[in-house]
Amino acid sequence: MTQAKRKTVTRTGTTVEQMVRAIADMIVSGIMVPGERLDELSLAARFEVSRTPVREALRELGAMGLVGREPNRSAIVKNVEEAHLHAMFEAMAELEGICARLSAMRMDADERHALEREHRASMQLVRAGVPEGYAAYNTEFHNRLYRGTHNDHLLELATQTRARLAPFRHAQFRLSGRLSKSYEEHDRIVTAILRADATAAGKAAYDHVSIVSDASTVFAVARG
Amino acid sequence: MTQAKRKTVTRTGTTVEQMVRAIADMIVSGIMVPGERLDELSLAARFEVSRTPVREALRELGAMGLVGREPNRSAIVKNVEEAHLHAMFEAMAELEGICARLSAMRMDADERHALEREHRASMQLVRAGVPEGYAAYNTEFHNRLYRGTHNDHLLELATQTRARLAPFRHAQFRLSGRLSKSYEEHDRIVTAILRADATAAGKAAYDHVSIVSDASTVFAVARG
DNA sequence: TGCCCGTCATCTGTATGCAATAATGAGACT
DNA sequence: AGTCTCATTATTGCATACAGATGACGGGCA
Repeated sequence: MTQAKRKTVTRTGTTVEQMVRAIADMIVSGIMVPGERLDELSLAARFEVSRTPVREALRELGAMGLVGREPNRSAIVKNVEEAHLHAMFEAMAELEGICARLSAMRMDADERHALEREHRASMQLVRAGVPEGYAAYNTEFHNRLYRGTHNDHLLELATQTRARLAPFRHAQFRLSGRLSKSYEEHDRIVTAILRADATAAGKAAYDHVSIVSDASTVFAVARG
Repeated sequence: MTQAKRKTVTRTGTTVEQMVRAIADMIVSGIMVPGERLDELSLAARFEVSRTPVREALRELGAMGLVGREPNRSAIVKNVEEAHLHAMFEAMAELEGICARLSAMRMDADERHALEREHRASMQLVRAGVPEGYAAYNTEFHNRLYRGTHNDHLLELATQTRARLAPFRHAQFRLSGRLSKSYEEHDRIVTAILRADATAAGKAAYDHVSIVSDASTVFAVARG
């Protein structure tokens, strides 16, 4: 049949990549819930493509750890249930601790300056009290820590874990007072990194995530 | 056309996975040199399959960081430097350190007994000097550490990272003396865990992986 | 009534064909 | 002689077709 109606999208050359991002977003944002089956035919219909690119996207998502795959079985959104939730936050805390520790040792002058500058600027967002804006900054802040390790694999592990926890963290900044507390916790991390105090940075980051964990699990169980 | 001669391999259900491993081995062992083009047709002919599974394998290898991919261009072998070998080993060391530390705190009596028993039994394998047998035990030993954390997500991260490093670690037990050295390093880890000395266990595990890293990178770069 | 087995429907795995893009080489023009 | 352009070719991207596997349903038998 004539797929002439292909909306120039094809010409981006990266149909599969777009699907990977789209599906990853759906998983991370909670539109697709853990355990949900990702059958190829439905996805193909949904994206108006054939099963071939869908399969490739699913394989990549599998390699990224976002979906589980077994032979002759549908891909499923990886499980993040309550039992797992605590484990994921603990792992996240460990990872953030490592990243902060390594960042304290390895960030170059530019990275340190950027970290400090952006951190100070975020004070404005706290004052403004706009959770969405701060959430965006917060993501960037943590990415900075991951990149500061100068270790691509740690960056990947941290990003992946963070992505899977995202749905559970979404609402945390709505809790009153969480914004300024978050800023203070960031401040401890930043200060330690600027001092190149690896141990303190690691501990501060670990504690920061642990606190987020507490704030988030409260929210998580409420979703039923 | 009749692909009747498919050598039952097809029936394993994991054709693509086998190809991933095979190609990864070829890259790591130097049969395929960095920068070399991996065109789908040649690979398909080589493995006696069609381009479809080849494409999926290449996509997975791309996600693993072993090959580079750009739209409408052949996949190319990344060099191990780009494949962030060092980064992966460092991350592995950190993960193993965490797992050993948590295991020291959390393993129950049964787990500790099993760990000790199997560790002692492995002495036989060292004496026998059979690398394959020890390699199998070694995998199980590390899995024990991961499970001992009682944290499914850490288990997953560690397993995943370990799987990606597997091709690089293949030859290490062939290095003379590595077997008994490995046993000694394991011994330090086990002893610390049995004493519930979290800090010592974490450090011992970190060092253990670092040593493997050195042994493996020597092997990897030797191919130049 | 309950269990077992066979048939069928659904879905994944792989092959093949067609369209589109990038690489290559020949020819013409400066 | 060098370079730019265009045509040809090699190769990727996607769609479709077919084969094999898995799970569900229903009928037969104890």
